[in-house]
Amino acid sequence: MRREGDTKQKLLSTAIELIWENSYGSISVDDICERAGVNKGSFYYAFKTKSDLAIAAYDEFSKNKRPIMDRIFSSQEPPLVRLGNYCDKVVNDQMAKYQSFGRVLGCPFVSVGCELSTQDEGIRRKMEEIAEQVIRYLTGAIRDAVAEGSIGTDDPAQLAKEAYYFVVGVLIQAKIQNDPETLKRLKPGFARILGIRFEEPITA
Amino acid sequence: MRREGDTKQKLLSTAIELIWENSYGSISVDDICERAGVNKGSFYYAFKTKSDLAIAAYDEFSKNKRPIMDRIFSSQEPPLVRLGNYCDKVVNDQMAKYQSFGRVLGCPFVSVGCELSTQDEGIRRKMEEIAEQVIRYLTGAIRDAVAEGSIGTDDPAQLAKEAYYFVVGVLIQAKIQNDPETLKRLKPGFARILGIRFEEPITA
DNA sequence: CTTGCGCTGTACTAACCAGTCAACTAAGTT
DNA sequence: AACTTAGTTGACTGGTTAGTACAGCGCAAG
Repeated sequence: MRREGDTKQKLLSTAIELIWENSYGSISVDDICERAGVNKGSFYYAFKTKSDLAIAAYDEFSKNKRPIMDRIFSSQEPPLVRLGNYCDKVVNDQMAKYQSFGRVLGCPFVSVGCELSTQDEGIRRKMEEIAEQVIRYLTGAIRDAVAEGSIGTDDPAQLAKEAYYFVVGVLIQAKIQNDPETLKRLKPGFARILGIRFEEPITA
Repeated sequence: MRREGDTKQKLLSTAIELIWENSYGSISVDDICERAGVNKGSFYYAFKTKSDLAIAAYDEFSKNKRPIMDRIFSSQEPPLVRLGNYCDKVVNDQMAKYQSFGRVLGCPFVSVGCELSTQDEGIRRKMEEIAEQVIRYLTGAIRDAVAEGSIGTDDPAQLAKEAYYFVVGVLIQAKIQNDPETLKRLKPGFARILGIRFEEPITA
């Protein structure tokens, strides 16, 4: 016993998994507890409400992604390589989930944000925050690309947002169609929006 | 009495409204019945299940939009005007809902499709079908634009999909941010993807 | 007027929901 | 060994869920 850390951790990762594969509304606290091998009492010892767990889970999930994102968007890489690697990463993550779960699941943040943004202000804010983080990465890369002359725009932040909206749209539509082929159009479309051409893929 | 038509109709429109403003999972059959002023017995006389109602509701909702879409995408309009009017229509619809409901609600089809596509195959298929319809409108307009030389692409269908993904992404992100300003970026971004410039707005 | 039927009203079920609680357990402290 | 306390357990509550059962209503045809 005496391992609150384990319990909390198990609940966080189980929650992400179940909500991603289903939806927030269709997953009960009992479902999460059962899959996590945790008792209900422990759940409510660790988290105040179901919503609190979700917010904590997405917070942790996005924090875990930071090192990977920091590496992809490292200033040591040429900006166009960063942007290309970002696309590859997004697509590869989706393909990995497709292979293990058998369905295209889309972006876990956007899906939940979309489902709950009119109903749970805490979750809405968290998803907004995560989107801003990604847009910040993209803006930096685009700004560097503009500086080296490989992208032409007078508003890198705006262009970053547009590119991000496109990524979101592709992921959602791929989920609705449950079609991994749709994901393949992410990188070319992304390139078109930025007005660039990607060389041969660097990762994968 | 003896007015099944009214009952069904009321349930269909109430379902769209409530699900759009909240989510499928957070709205109960009782909620829909209460708001529609219909008794539960009548509900289950008219529809077999909650899912059946939803599918019928979205089917009807999209059918109601056909005349408007047919007019916007009429061959009598120059293709770039059609595309511009489509953007304006999307944004205006969102703004209208924002003004009446006080929130950006995003695309009703995409939101539900995203929430339920891993759980309810019937609803997933309906949403896929509706997306295909919109993409078909866009493809036609882009094809005509290519013919007159105002858009350059060797794959109009693919370009239409990319433009559609962008629209979806903008609407979802505007919903998550609950920010009508985001909607204003729809038309310029849409234009950038197609590689065109819109003249002064034609409608609105 | 009466029989038949399309539809409605309402009470019901059985499962499930989020959240609570008091008893309990084990590890650390003295 | 006795005490403290962070963490665990699982039964419990009160309310909600989708869906059902069925009696009754009013209209239309006979």
